[in-house]
Amino acid sequence: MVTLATVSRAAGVSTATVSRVINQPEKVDKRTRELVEKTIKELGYRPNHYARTLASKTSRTIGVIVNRFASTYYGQMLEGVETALEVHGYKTIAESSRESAKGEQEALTSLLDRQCDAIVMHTNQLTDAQLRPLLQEKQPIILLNRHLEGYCQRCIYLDNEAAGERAANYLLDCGHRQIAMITGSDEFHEALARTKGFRRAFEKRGLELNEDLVVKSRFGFKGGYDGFKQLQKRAVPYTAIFFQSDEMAIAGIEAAQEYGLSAPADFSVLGFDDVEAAQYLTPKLTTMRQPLNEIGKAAGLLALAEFTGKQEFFDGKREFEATVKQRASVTSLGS
Amino acid sequence: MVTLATVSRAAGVSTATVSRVINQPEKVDKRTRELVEKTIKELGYRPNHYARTLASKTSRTIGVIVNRFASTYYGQMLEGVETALEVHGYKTIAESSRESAKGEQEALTSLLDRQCDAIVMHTNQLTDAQLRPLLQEKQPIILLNRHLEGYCQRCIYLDNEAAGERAANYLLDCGHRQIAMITGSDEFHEALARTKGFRRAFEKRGLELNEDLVVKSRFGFKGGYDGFKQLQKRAVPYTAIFFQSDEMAIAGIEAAQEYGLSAPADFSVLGFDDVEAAQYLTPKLTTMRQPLNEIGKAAGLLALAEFTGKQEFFDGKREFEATVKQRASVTSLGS
DNA sequence: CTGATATATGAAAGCGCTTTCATCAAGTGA
DNA sequence: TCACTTGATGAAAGCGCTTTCATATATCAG
Repeated sequence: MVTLATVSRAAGVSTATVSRVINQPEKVDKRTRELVEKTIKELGYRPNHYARTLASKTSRTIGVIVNRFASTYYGQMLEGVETALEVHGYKTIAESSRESAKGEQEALTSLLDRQCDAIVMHTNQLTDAQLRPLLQEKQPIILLNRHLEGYCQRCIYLDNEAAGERAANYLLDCGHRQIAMITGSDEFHEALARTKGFRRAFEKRGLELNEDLVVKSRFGFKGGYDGFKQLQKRAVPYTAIFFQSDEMAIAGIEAAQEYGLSAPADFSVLGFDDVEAAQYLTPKLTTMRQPLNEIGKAAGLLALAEFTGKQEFFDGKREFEATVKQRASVTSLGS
Repeated sequence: MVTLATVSRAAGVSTATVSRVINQPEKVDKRTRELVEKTIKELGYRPNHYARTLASKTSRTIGVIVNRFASTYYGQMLEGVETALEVHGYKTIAESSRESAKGEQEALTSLLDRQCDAIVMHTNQLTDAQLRPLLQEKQPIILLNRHLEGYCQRCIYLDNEAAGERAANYLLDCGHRQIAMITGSDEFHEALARTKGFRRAFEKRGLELNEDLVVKSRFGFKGGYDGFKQLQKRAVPYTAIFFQSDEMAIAGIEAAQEYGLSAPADFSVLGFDDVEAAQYLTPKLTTMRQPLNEIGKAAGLLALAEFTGKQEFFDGKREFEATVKQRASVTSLGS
C-alpha cells in the first residue's frame, strides 16, 4: 500500500511536506511541490480518507437520510443535494431509514460516526421528543419538510399548508364544489399540512367541505388505489378528487376503471409532486408541482453554510411553494 | 467528546479492555464486561467509526454506485443490496455517478477511499479497458448487469438476451408479426443484449424482423416519447411495440394519443422492468418483469462472500431471468 | 553588517481506535 | 507441592494522516 510515508521517502522529504502539497500547496516551494506531485503520480498514491478525517476532524462529506431509495420523491431531493454540493467539492453519501423510527435513528448515528460534516435528513417516524436530543450533535443537522419548534434555522420545507390551500382553490376556481380528497398517511407531516390547508380554503370562502369526501389513506400507489375504492364505497357524489401524491393519483385513476369510470370525463383529478411520469400519463396529470430538486439544493447549501459558518453559501430561502401545473386531468365545470 | 479513553478511565480499566468489550465481549470477564457496558451507556459513548476503521482496516460497509438516484430502476436494486446486508450487520452507502464515466470513476475511488469492504457498481460509461485497472483493488468489486471477460465470478446480471428473446416470442405467440421495437441507448449493455435476443427469436423461427420497425432511442420517459414519434414518421404498419423499459412504454402510449391512437386497441405494447407504476396504468402494462430486488440482494451477498471469503453467504446464482408479466396492454391477434 | 521578518521544511505529537505481546493470577494434573 | 496451562488484563505500538512548533535559511531595512 502506498502511504504518505512511501511518497515522502521516495521524494526525500518529510511527510509533513507531502501533506502540505496536498492540502495547502501554496505553502510549499514550487520546486519541491512539483517533485512531490510527480512522485505522487508515479506511485499512484491516494490519500486514505479515514486517516485524513481522523486527523483533521473534517471529512468534506454531507450525509443524507431518506425514507426510501426506490422512490422518485426522495431520489429527486437527493440529486438536488448532490449537485449543490459537488460544486463546492463536497461529497454526498446517502442512507435510507426504511421508513422506521429505528432506521432513522440508526442512519443518523451511522452517518455521524462516519464523520459527516453535516447531515440532511427527512424524518417523519421520530417524534419531536425523540428527535430533539439527536439534534444536539456538534454537526449541523438539516431537517427536510419538518418543522421543529425552536429549530427553524435548520429546516427546509415546502409550505404544504399553502399548497393544500392552493390545490383546493384551484379546484374551486374550476367550478368544482363536491371535492374529494385522498390523503397521505398521518405519520407524515406533509399529509397533515396539506389537509389543513385544503380545509382552510373552504373555510375562507365560507364553503363547507363534506367530510364524507375526505378519506385517509397512505402515500404510494397502493394508498391511492385503496383510497379510491374506499371513496366509492361511501357513495357520495363528487366531481373532482385531490390526491396528495401523484403516485396515488395514478393508481386512483386506474382503480376508477374498474368501476367503469374514467378521468377527466367522469371526474377531475389533481395530483401532487409532479413526478416525471405525470406528463406522460393518459390523461396528462394536472398536479401541484413541488420543486424537489431545489429543495434538495437548498438543504445541501444550508448544511454547508451551517457547517462552515459561511453564510454566503445559503441564500436564506427556507420555504418553498408548490404551484399548479395545469395539464389535462382537471376540467372546468361550465358555469 | 467521549472516547475510549474516557470510558476506560471512568471504569478504571485499560482501553484495550473497553475495546474488547465492544468487539469480542466473550474474551472479557463477565463482571468487568458489565461494568464497562454500564459505563459506556452512562457516558453515551459511541465508537468513532473512522478511528476504528483505520485501526482495524475493515469498515463493515459496502458501497454501491448507481447511475442515478431519481430512478426506480436503481432504487430497487439499491434496496435489495441494503436489505441483504443489513441482516449481516453490514451497512450500505450509496453514491451516484450521474451517468458519466468521470462520475463512475470518482464514485469508485471515493468509496474505495472510504474503506468500503466491497463495492457493488452499475457501470456503463466506462469502457472495458478503463474499467479493468480499477478492478485491481484488493477490495472486491461486484459488477451489476455487465459482463467482463475473465471477471465472471464477480458479475451479477439479468440475462438480457434471453429476456429480449422471450419478449419477442411472447409477442409472436400472440400472433403479432409486424412488431416494432424501441430500444434503450447503445451505451447500455442492457439495451444491446435485449435487442440481440429479440432478433434471435425471429431468426430461430425463420421470420424476418423488419428493420424499419426498430428504432434506436434512449431509456427513460423522453426516450420512449421520442422513439414512438420517430416510429410513426416511418409510416410502416405494426401491430405491437416492444419498449425496452416501462418508462419508455408509458411515454410511448401517451405519445400515441397525440396521433389519435391508443393501446391496446390500435396496437399492443410490451414494456420491460415491471416498475411499480406498471400495474396502475391504463391499460395495465404487460411487461417483462425483472427481479431488481433479488438482483440487488444477490449482488450484496456476493460482495460479502468475496470480501469475507465465506462462500456460504452467496448461493451461486449470478444470472437472473426476466419473465412475462401479463396484463392488459398486449392482446392476442385472432388467428 | 546587524537584527528583524518572512519563507520553507522537518520532528514529533496526536486523532481514537485495535491488536500484539507480556504479565499475572488462578486453576490443573502428577 | 511444583511446573504448566488457561484466562483476564494492561502497556504500548501502530493504523495513515494533519498540524503545531521549532529550526534553518533567505530577505530586507537601516
